[in-house]
Amino acid sequence: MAIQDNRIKIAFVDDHPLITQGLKTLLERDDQLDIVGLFDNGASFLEFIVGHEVDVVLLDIGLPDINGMELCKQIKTENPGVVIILLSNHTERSIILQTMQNGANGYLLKNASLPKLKEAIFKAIAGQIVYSEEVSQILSQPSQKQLQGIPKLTKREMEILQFIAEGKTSGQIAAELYLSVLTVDTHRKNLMQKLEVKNAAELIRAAVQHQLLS
Amino acid sequence: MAIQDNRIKIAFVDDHPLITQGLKTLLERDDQLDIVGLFDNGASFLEFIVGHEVDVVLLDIGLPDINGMELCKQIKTENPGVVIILLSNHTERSIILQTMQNGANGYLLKNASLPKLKEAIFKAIAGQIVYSEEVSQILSQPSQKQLQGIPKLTKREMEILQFIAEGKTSGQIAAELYLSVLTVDTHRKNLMQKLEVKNAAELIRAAVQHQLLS
DNA sequence: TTATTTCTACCTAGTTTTAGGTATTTTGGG
DNA sequence: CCCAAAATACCTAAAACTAGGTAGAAATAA
Repeated sequence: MAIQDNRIKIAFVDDHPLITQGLKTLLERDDQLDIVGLFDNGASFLEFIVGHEVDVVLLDIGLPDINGMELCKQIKTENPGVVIILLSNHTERSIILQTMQNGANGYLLKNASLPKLKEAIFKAIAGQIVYSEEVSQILSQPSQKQLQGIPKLTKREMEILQFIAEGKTSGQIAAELYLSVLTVDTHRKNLMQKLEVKNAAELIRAAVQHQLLS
Repeated sequence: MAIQDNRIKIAFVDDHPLITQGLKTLLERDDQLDIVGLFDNGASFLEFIVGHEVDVVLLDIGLPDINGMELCKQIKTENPGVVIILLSNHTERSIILQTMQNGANGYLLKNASLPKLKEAIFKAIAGQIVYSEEVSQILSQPSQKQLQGIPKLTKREMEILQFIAEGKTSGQIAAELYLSVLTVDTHRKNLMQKLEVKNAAELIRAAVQHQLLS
């Protein structure tokens, strides 16, 4: 143990002890892997990582103190070189996408086999983003929800939508575009009608969902 | 030509003729691949796909008539089985993520080598999501922009934020939560202060950027 | 060159939000 | 038990938004 080794240093963060213990035992058999820590909450891991070197974090989403996706983001911010693989049971597309948004290097479902997990670890270290088959499948199918009823906005409406999203009032928008406030209000009304919403707040939410905002 | 074959049927949609022509020539040399069409705009491809079988679409983002991401979504909706690989020069993280959101099976930069492209095609058909190295690199680094200044919201504030995003008025929220309207307004104010925005519309946009909304 | 859409602008009046505070009561940790 | 944070509630007045129209000019597509 006193010898310096170049095994892959792995940490688990998962509040399900059966999972972590089991995985630890299984992975430890591989002499390329070194399990450097098990954590059942995000805070203790964040403390740990300050003083210790970690190559790969296997992360669950459902942690008691902090959301796994949020934790992923934090780890990456402090420690960009660390490879983070989500190990989760969640199959919701939006959750998977959100982990990607937070810089995760991979997403596996917990039913993944041991060889698959090892393969994923090695691939991720090599720079790849890794998904298990089911996850790839889920990702490759855009959610129907956001697809239906794509309202067509005119150029002007898009422009004004942008301004609204930036928190500008009708008056400010009118001034910037050399329009009457009344005109801007008309566009506002039409936007809300097209997206079938009741006010500006809901308008922005709908616009985001339809990817109408940069 | 009259013989039925099981080569992979590939279509290009890219308005840069040099790219498509060159790639066509290169890929045609592989007798597992069958280039069934070149298109320089989205509309003509959408017509084509109605009557023809296509296994893989190589898609550019900058098309004259329709945004490539939008096209991706449409193709997938009509034709879920088709594999779509984006071939693009865009390295912005948000763009890559958006293509993923739209169900793309892969994203390669145009500087990818021919072997890499072929490999990507085969992997994607096998069900994997494929990224080129640079893309993986970009994805694994969360954008700093959205990370700074994560304001902590209280439980109640989160709750009310949700309602605001749903287009509810302070009155409606108050009624649902058995609160005074004045209280809801106070929470509103605090929310806007914490996220440093001027009104409800901007509040929702900021909340989305900080991933505070489901 | 029509026909249609888009953009522009207006009216009225009610509703809602926002800004600037203050202040009491719960709640949750330590 | 005590303290800090959170949640509740209030006041006033201005500003902004929303709903329900109508309608002429300008741009675009057929």
